[in-house]
Amino acid sequence: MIEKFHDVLKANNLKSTHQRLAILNCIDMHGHIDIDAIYEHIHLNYPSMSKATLYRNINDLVTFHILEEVKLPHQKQQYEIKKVPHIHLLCQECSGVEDIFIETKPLLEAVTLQSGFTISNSFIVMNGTCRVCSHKNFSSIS
Amino acid sequence: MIEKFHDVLKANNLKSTHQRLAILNCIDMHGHIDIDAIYEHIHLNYPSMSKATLYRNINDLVTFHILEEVKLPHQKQQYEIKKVPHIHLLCQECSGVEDIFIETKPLLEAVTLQSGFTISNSFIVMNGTCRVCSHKNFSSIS
DNA sequence: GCTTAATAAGATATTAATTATCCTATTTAA
DNA sequence: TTAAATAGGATAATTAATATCTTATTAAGC
Repeated sequence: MIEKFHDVLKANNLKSTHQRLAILNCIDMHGHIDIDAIYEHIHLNYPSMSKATLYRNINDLVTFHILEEVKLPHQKQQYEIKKVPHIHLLCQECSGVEDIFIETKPLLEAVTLQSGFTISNSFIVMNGTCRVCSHKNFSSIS
Repeated sequence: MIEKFHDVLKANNLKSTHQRLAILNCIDMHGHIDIDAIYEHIHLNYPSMSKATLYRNINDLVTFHILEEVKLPHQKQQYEIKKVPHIHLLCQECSGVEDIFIETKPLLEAVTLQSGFTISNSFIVMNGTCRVCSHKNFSSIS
């Protein structure tokens, strides 16, 4: 990939600037990341990048549905590249966030049935302990 | 109910002040509500309440798990009284938020099976159109 | 490749949101 | 009723986010 996001920007009539590509690549690399971390990361290779530019672009990219807000409990808001619907798994031990792609249709249908609500999309976060941390805990006990 | 939250505060070794009771009653009355709305509402009957007190108490009450953050997409963070797990339904037409109490165990089990993640709790939001707004739309078409 | 119009970036000022500080008031247990 | 502990109110300080304005960059047409 030279510039995998160039076409995405063009498709939305947004100019493909170095700053925007840097922002998108950074978020893509990290999966989930908040504003400050994006700024720090980009700043390493791109010290002239202004925070105003970052805020402005993040908001624009969310408006154009290229980015998506990720609001996890007790954490600063993060952003991710918009992709197919998935569930966020948030590990309380290592603070890692995993994505899991799983069938949620039965739940959605049950909700529709019970409430009469027509669902267009859903946002699901589960808190707990990831596989790795579970094993760590287990070994330290036994 | 004279003071349904008095005992909750005492149980957490928090002093039962008028301000705290006002905050909790306000949130309880509204279900979901953000900081500014709480402030405005309480200000009507309690003009001397300081915003610092509000922020401080909201944070304390979250720490003690008496309140819970509600983070909905594209909205300011809200708060609710912590209660049994439920799903939030967010209507895109009228911006209303409904709670629905429904079995999520099958989904949680499937996630555990697929990911090895041990889930302690989950946070689910569904966006769409509520029953009332669906009917409104239908009548205006036909 | 140039030129130009449109858009975006950077710097900075402004505004809004949140937290910290300090002194006074209230709560609660003895 | 009193005293110690805690919380409130006012305000200052900090942090986050947005707006403004000027310069720079992008991209389309020649």
